[in-house]
Amino acid sequence: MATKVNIRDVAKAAGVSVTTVSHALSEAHSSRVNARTVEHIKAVAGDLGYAPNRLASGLRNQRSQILGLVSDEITTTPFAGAMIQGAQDAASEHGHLLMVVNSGLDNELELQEIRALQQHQVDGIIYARMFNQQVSVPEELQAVPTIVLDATSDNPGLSSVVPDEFGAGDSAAELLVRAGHRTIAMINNEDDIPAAHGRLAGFRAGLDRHGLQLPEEFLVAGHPSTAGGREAALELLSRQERPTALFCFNDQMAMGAYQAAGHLGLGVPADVSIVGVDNLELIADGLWPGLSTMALPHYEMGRWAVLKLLSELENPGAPRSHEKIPCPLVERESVAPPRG
Amino acid sequence: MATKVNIRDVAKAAGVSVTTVSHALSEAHSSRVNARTVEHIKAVAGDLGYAPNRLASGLRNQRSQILGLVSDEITTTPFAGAMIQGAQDAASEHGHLLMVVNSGLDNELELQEIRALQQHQVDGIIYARMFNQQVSVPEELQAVPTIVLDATSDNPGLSSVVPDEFGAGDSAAELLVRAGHRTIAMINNEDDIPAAHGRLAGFRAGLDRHGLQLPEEFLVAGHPSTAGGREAALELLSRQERPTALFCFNDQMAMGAYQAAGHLGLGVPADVSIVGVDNLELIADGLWPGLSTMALPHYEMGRWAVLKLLSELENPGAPRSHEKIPCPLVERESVAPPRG
DNA sequence: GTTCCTTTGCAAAACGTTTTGTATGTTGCT
DNA sequence: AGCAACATACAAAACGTTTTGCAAAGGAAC
Repeated sequence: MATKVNIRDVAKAAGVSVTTVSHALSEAHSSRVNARTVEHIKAVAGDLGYAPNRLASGLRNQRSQILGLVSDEITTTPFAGAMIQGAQDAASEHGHLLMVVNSGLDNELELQEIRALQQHQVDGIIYARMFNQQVSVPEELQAVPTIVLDATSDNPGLSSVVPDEFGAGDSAAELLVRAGHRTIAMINNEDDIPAAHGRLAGFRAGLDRHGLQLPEEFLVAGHPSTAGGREAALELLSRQERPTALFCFNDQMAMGAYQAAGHLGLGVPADVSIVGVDNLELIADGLWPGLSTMALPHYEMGRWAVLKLLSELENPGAPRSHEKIPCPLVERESVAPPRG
Repeated sequence: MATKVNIRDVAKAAGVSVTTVSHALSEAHSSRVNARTVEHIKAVAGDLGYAPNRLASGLRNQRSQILGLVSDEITTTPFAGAMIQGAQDAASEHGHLLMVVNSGLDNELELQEIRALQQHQVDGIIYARMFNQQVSVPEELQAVPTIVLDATSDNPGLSSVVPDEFGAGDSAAELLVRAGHRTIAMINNEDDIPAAHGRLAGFRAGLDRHGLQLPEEFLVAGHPSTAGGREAALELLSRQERPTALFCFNDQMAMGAYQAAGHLGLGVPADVSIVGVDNLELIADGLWPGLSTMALPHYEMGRWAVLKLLSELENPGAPRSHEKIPCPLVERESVAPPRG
């Protein structure tokens, strides 16, 4: 902790006043000091290894240059990293730092964490969920500009960003129909959440565009896990009239579908084509053959949230917006034309 | 941003001086003010919704109550969440906040991020990697107390924490031998990293304890991915004299081993028992049957790092330590006695 | 009634910045 | 020469805390 050097030390070493150093170093005010002096001061500051104390400048400017990210449990989800990194990259590109706080599902704790963030004078807050859902944002956040990430708020005054679930379903349909499939089933998530509804609606729309439909009996729902997908797929693929392709709510269910196919002696994609959603590298890349899937744009959503937050900070009057980010198709080897 | 209330407002409202408010609120100095006055001040502060400005107190105290966490790419790894949450939980329990920064593999960027952290006057830094490795910590960190997380430093002056790789291998051997296996193979990671060496050594030690050995031809190495595990397992399981159990470097390779077994018409665990390392829920829980595996203690390591950092902050003279955290066995259904 | 504690409270300085207002030259114009 | 205009640099106040040192008041001991 070699005795930190402060602006006063720089001033002394450069033989000018503190004011002049501050002006020289502040992009905006450097016009108030002679160009040669600026050079000199910068040189001295560099030699001394001067780094401004952001606590002090934050105090003075009422601007901490810190953004808070509060999320529910990041432990259990593999998406967390991408979302945080997207947010952190964007923050860092704009000279901000990210304080991450997560409270599991404990509301009391969440409030505490939010208060801690506010005591540290964060300039704004990203209120994030680990899967797309409707949330009602704690009142405490009214005090600070806030963006809702991977969720929509009941309060329309808050900007938010979610994946384009509809588009994901639509693209999946497009992919399978293009490959020549006509009898396609969907294994959906049984939970009553936007992702389930959105992906289904999009899937139907995609089929419809090609004059196809999703018959009632080809829509099954289960627990959004490997086991849930496996059970649903076992049932579907054991039928007399079995589908030639499966659109699965997520990659985990798709993994279950692979297991079901294997169990029934069906080859992927020779006997059944499979499409997932999420692009969990671990699964999509690990399955054999690789799983074609719609990537959830967690990184991009994290970025978007921070950029939007910064822009609302700049310009508090800016209109709120509710963004849907597309879910690009990542093609691997799980889709092929149907047999015959 | 309803005009924040500061200590002066509280003082005015309570009819006392700012000093008295500060003392009343400061656990340590509250003895300097009448108990009844303390009550009164606390009540007033509560009513007004007073929350101290940590920027100001940090400036005054030379203690920001912020810890920095710098890591390499957290996007690509599913462990990041647990590590961050462990660290954040521990920090929050002790009144600190965590600033997370990640720089991918770009050293220049990493330095920039570290400097940003230091400008914000973080009290200490956790230097984290996403898999156990030897690192040399950037010089900039000398300025601030630092703990190395999931890595060991070439600088013994820094405390560090890693998983007990040796123990993981040992326990895996124990598990398989106990189940009755005698011809066991290991599919190791071909990379020259501590995890590969440690798990192998531990595995050998575990076998040795029971009078068994790992013959050269039963030790194969591959790329630490599903494909790598699959190839290695295909080769091993196609042999005339095939092993009855496989210890895989990680869960991804174990997933590949399942695929190989399935491809060869072998049942898990009926024909071959399989053990992994990592306890990636996504995989270990998703495989069918569930994969028994040694859990990597990311959450605990994150906690340990923060607790150790805080203790070194309290007591700068404290001896450094180099911790190994055990990797507990998580039993599922992939191990059974060998046939016959 | 003086002295000496003890209790209670306050004023002021400090942490490291940024910015406003002002002072001192210097130049250019009439 | 006189005056405006400008360039350059500085002093001081402010941001919201914490803590040291001091003062006033009350009580106890002699």
